[in-house]
Order: sequence, then structure tokens, then C-alpha cells
Amino acid sequence: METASHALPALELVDWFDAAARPLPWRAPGITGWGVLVSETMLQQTPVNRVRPIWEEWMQRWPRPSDLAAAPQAEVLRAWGKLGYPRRALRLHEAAGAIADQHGDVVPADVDTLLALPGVGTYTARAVTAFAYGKRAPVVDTNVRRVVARAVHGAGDAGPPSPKRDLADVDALLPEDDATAAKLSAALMELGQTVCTVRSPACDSCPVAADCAWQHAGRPAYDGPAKKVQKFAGTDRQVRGKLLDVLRGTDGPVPRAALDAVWSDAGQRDRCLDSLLVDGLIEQTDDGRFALPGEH
DNA sequence: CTCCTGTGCT
DNA sequence: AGCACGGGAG
Repeated sequence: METASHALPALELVDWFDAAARPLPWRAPGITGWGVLVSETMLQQTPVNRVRPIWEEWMQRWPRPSDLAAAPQAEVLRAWGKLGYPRRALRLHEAAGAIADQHGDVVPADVDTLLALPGVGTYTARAVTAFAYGKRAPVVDTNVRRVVARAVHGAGDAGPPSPKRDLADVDALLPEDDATAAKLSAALMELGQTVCTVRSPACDSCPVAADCAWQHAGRPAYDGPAKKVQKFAGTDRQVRGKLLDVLRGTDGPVPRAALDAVWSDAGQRDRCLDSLLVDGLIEQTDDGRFALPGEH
């Protein structure tokens, strides 16, 4: 029961990308490695439409890593707004300091150097090398995994991530040439985001439909293990979000009572408050009030 | 493996 | 009202 493997037409995909890519602000010519690192960090788990305005604001305000590094944590968290997972903002702030201090205020172009930065993992490191510096690097996010699962392996969707294999699969698709490989990496992501979507793939307008193993197999449904879905309502994540939102909306420290008001379960509230303290997302003043870090 | 947010679609 | 969504760290 060997699945048919298909080779993807790299040049057609690249041409399609040139014609069809959305004009996202971080794809404009002249965007720095810093601009790309900020966008990729924000896009790690937030959709493009919510990222766009915040990214614009950040680039205006903090055009270089050293500019962000010089800002107080509280301001960084406020500017992060409701993008979610605010620990990303703290890590990016920390990464900015390292880039300013150790890399001459220029985002590194090398994957291993990028990986050493806080908040930069296998996806983001390769995205920055490829998209900011035009280097050949397999960039594997959930969209690319789905495109490869379908077009190459003929499956309805990607199964659970398998980092080594996923990376090798995409590596095998990339041409040797840096510029073409980098653009193909971007094209694979764009294809997964806009055409080869989870629920309603637009195979009619897909540039590789003729070479797609999934098409040839009759578009079989996904038959792997069900992916586990994350709950949100009632979780500590929701409570942490509500707590932090109070502090984002005020200038200085607030009394505990102001935080008590946002969640009725005192045990959960206290646990979340404590975890926010541990994560460095909030601080407690000497008189027992709470504030965003560095703001008292 | 589990945890970390907030939205937009249905 | 409920559900789907996702990269990095521990």
C-alpha cells in the first residue's frame, strides 16, 4: 500500500506566487530582517488580518531591534495588544536586546544563530532566512505540511507533525538556487493559506492541480488520527487574558480588588495571577498592588 | 506530551 | 453557544 509520490512544478508555483501573492506589508521590497522577524513572531499563532495593523505600528515605533530593546516591557505588552500569547512579546523584546548587543543591531541570517534567539524555533528561523535574506531553507508550517501531504503524498491532510520528516519532505522540493528556493518556500505557504485550505480547497484555481497526488487519488478524505482541539472558555488562558487586559488598560499599578472583579473563581484567579508573576508578565509592588513589568 | 490567547466563523 | 485555530517552550 505504497502511496504515489508526485514532484511539484517549482517554477509554475513560483510564477503563480509572483502573480497571486497578497501584497502583505512585510513582503514589500526593502523590508529588513527585523521587519520579517517581527511579522513572523506575530504570525506564529495570530491570523494576518489581526497582525497587519499592529505590525505597522511596531515598525513605525521601533524600526530597529535596539529601538524595541530600549522600550519598557510594559509598553511592549501594551503595544502587543490583543494578539494573544503575550509571552511572545516578551521573548521578542529579549531577542531584540540580543540582536542589538551581539549582532550589531542586524537580525542574523543564519538558521543556527537565529535558533539561539528566544522565541525563535524551527519555523521562524527558517522563515527569516528565506523571506528576509532570500536563502534556501525549508520553511514548514501547518499550511505547508498540508500542501505536501496532499500534493506529494496524496493524503487528505497532514497527520501529526514529524519535524525531521516534514523538513526533509520540503527540502526535497526546493531547487538548489537560493532565490528560487526562497520564493518557492513563500509560494508553498501562500498556496496553503489561500488555495489549498483545510475545509474548502480551491482546486479549480490551483496552479499545481495537474500534478497533485491528492487530485489523482480522487481527493480522499483525511483518515489519520483526529487532531485534538484546544478549549479556551474557562481555561487559565482565558483568565490570564482577562487579568492582563485590566493592566493593559490602566497606567500604573492596580489594587487586587480590580483584578478580583474579572473572574469569580478565586482559586483559579490566584493561580493565574501567580503564573503571570512567574512568567514575568506582571509584577507586584511593595504595597501589594499589581502592574505591568517595569512600570512602577 | 501540555501549556500558552483571542477571534471569527458557523 | 460552540468550535477551530497554531509555533515555541518546558
